Parts: sequence; C-alpha cells; structure tokens
Amino acid sequence: MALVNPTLQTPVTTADKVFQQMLHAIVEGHIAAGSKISEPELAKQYQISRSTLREALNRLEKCHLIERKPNIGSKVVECTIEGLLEIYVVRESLEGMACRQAAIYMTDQEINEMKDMLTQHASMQALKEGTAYYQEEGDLDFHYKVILGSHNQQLINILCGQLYHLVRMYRCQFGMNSPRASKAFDEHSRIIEAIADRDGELAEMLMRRHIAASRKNIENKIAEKQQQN
Amino acid sequence: MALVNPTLQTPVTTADKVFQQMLHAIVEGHIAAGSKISEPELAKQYQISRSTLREALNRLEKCHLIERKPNIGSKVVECTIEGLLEIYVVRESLEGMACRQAAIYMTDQEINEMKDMLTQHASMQALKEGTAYYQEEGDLDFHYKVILGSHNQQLINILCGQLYHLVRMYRCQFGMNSPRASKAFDEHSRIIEAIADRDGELAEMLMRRHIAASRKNIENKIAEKQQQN
DNA sequence: ACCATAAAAATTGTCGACAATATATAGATT
DNA sequence: AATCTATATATTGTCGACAATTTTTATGGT
Repeated sequence: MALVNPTLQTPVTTADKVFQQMLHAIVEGHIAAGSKISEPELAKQYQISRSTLREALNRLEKCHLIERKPNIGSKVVECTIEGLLEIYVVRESLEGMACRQAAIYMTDQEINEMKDMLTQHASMQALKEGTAYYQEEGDLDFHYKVILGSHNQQLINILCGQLYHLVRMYRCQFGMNSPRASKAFDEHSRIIEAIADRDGELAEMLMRRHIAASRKNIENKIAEKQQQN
Repeated sequence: MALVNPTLQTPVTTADKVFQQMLHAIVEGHIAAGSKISEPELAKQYQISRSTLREALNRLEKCHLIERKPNIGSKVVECTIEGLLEIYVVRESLEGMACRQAAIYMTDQEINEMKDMLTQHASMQALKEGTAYYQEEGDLDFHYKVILGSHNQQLINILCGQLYHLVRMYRCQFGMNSPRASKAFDEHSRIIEAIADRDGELAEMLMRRHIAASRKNIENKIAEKQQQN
C-alpha cells in the first residue's frame, strides 16, 4: 500500500498504461538511466503504435524522467550527484513550505491519520528488528502525507507529480540516499507535533532541517568515498 | 526585449511554433481561461494536423496551462483567486531558495549585469515618469535573473518553465497582481545587495518578504472588493 | 411536460504510411 | 592512413483515416 505516488491516476487509456509501466521501469533501472530511447524498438516491445508510445513519452517528459531534443530523440535522465543535490535543495524549499501550509490547512482527522501511521511504522520498525521498512516505504508515506496536507494543488503537483518520481529513482539506483533510519523517525514525530500544534513556522523549520540533514549525510558519504581514492 | 521566458527554446519543429503561439494566446487571454479546447477546430485554425496539434497541447500541459482528461478533452486552466494565492505560496518558497542559491553561485559578472539592469530600470522608470515599464517587464527580468542565478536546473525548470507562464497569465488577466511599483524597486535593490554580499540567508529572507508582500497586497485588495459588495 | 432510452453526431485515442531530418556507411582525394 | 564528401540507412516529425468513447439529439413512455 505504499511506494505508490498519490497523484498517479488509475490508467484508462493504453498510453496511460504504457506510461506507468515505463515509469516503473525507469525508476527501478530496468530502462537504464542515461540510455537513449528508440521509439520503434519500444513500440514493438509494448506492442503499440509509435503514436501512442510518443504519448507515453510525453508524460514521462512531464515527470522529468526523460529529456527530448527535437529531431534527435529522447534520453532517460542521468543520475548524477549534482542532480541529486539539486533535488534536495528544491525539496528543502518546497517541503518546508508544504509543511508550513499543512500546519494551517490539515484537518484534525488528517493529523490523526498521520499520527496513527507513525505509531504503525514504529511497531513495524520494531517487528522487523531492523529499519528496512521504515527506510523504504514508510519514509515516503510520511512525506506524501505532509505534502497532501498542504492542500495546495501546485505544491502537490510539483512534488508528487514530478519531483518524487526522481526521488524514488535516485533511491533505487544510488541506494545511499535512503533516510537515516533511527534519526528520521524522531524527526518525523517532532514534525507531526508541530503540525498538530498548528505551529507553521516551527513545522517548516523542522522539515527543512530534516531534509537538509539527509543532504548533508549524502555529501559526507561522497566526501568519504573521494578520500578513499 | 523582456517578457520573454529565458527557458523558451527557439522553435524548430512546427509543433514548437504552434505551442509558442498558443502559449502567447493563452497568457494574453485570446484563448479564454477555462474554455474547452477543440482539437479539430484548432488544428484547422493553425492549419496543421490533429497529431501535431496534440503535440503542442502536450507541451502546454507541461506548463500547466491546460488540463487534460482522458477521453474528454483539454481545458485552459481557470484564473481563480485561490489559484493565484497558491502560486504565490510556491513562489515565496522557491524563489526564496533560488535567491539563497544565487548568493552562493552567481558569478561576479552576473551580479554586475544585474546591478546594471537595475540602474537601467531606474532611469526608464524616471523617463516614463510613471511606473508602467517597471511594473511590467522590469519586474519579470529581475526575477528571471535571480532564478537563473541559482544555477540549479530543477529550480530554473520549475519556475521559468512552468510557474512563470502562469504568473504572466494572471498578470495579464487579473491585472491587480502587478508589482507594487515604488516599493518593489527598493526591495529589488536590497536583494541584489544581499546577493552581492554573498549573504544567502538574508537574500532568501528578503525575497520571501518581497513576494509575501505582493501576496498580502492582493489579499487586501480582495478583502476591499468584498467589503464593497 | 418530464424523464429514461436509443440513435446520431462529434470528439478523443490509436494506427500505419509518408516526409524531413539526423546518423552511419562507403568512396574519393590528399 | 586520415579526412572530407556523397550515398544509404535509420530515426523522428507530420499527416490522414479508422476505432473507441463521449456528448448531443431524437424518440417513446408515463
């Protein structure tokens, strides 16, 4: 029930279905990052015409998962360290604001649901005596809920509809940018507290620190790796 | 030489050209906000096939200027007060961060160019003995420059490639959300100062206040209008 | 007169073919 | 042998036609 982007519509047209299949394939790396996309080849592979494949490609482009140059073709985006850090900067900014708005606009029911989710995650974390679950789906669930809690359609579209596909792609392919399990959980609780207190200013600050901490964590890992060489 | 989105590629394919024409038409209201888009009709109007028109529509959708429902069709987005306020929230967040990044990454040359631009705007403002120029193109130029100064491709894409088309659309159609001329100019100078001082924290704060002030200005006008009725 | 149903018209989605452009191959020249 | 040019191949862009779906209109019943 997790790892599913909340803005993803249920596919109705064939282009929709192929889009979602390709989305999955790109995020998981089955279609390699940076690789060129051959329209005739993929059309044959999915057993659809080139037109509908192009329709699917257009949606992937909308998510910033592929890039297109006129008369030349499409490429899957590359996963670079710089790209990852750029995404963190945007997330820090936007999710911080989303959190501030959530403190204003989330209903009491939504807040309670989020609290329930967190306790549920806590038990799961204990159950698995590890942090695997929380590192993966749980973290995303939390962030999605906050974003939706902003009740701001622009924020929701940009974050869930675009940026978070890339977030998941980087998480699958780099691996190193999963949440720092133990600390992340505490940070999440504090953020929910601030939202429940309707303290938007604090909520924004905490979310920004939460994301900035992840970014710095990665920057450190990078630095370590570079020292080894 | 302003009012031109810096991320807009020079059109190469016919779909590109039609896209830019329609972009212009929607922003200026020649294609009415909220109106339904008839593919056959527009294809005939632009003298292209429906396929290439659909290609253009896909790009408009990427800019969030039209919305599409499967098997039903496309509509131009509506200009609502709520929608405008949502955009301001996102701008406050993202442009604030862009400004912080600009203080880090802008080159000295870029900063000088921006200073030059501002003095040029000042003289124009005096020349026209009004604030028309600055209210329109000048303000956009300034904000574009800051955004580009972030050197963050994600920020640039989201702001220039998507959000600012909507900003311009609202400005054309509502009119009331143009910059508060006299104050805006001073605020712009202070922001540039902060960037030149490489004070990212201050730069972000000033930009956020600058945009928040515009938003509050609109909220007040709305409130006034509602009191009249 | 109103509502439900069925037929007709219009609109969107998908397909295959052709045109325009870019890439790869072969040949000629120095 | 290397470089430039010309040809051939492959890929992307555009077109018109058909299929599937939705909207409108017409019809009949209460």
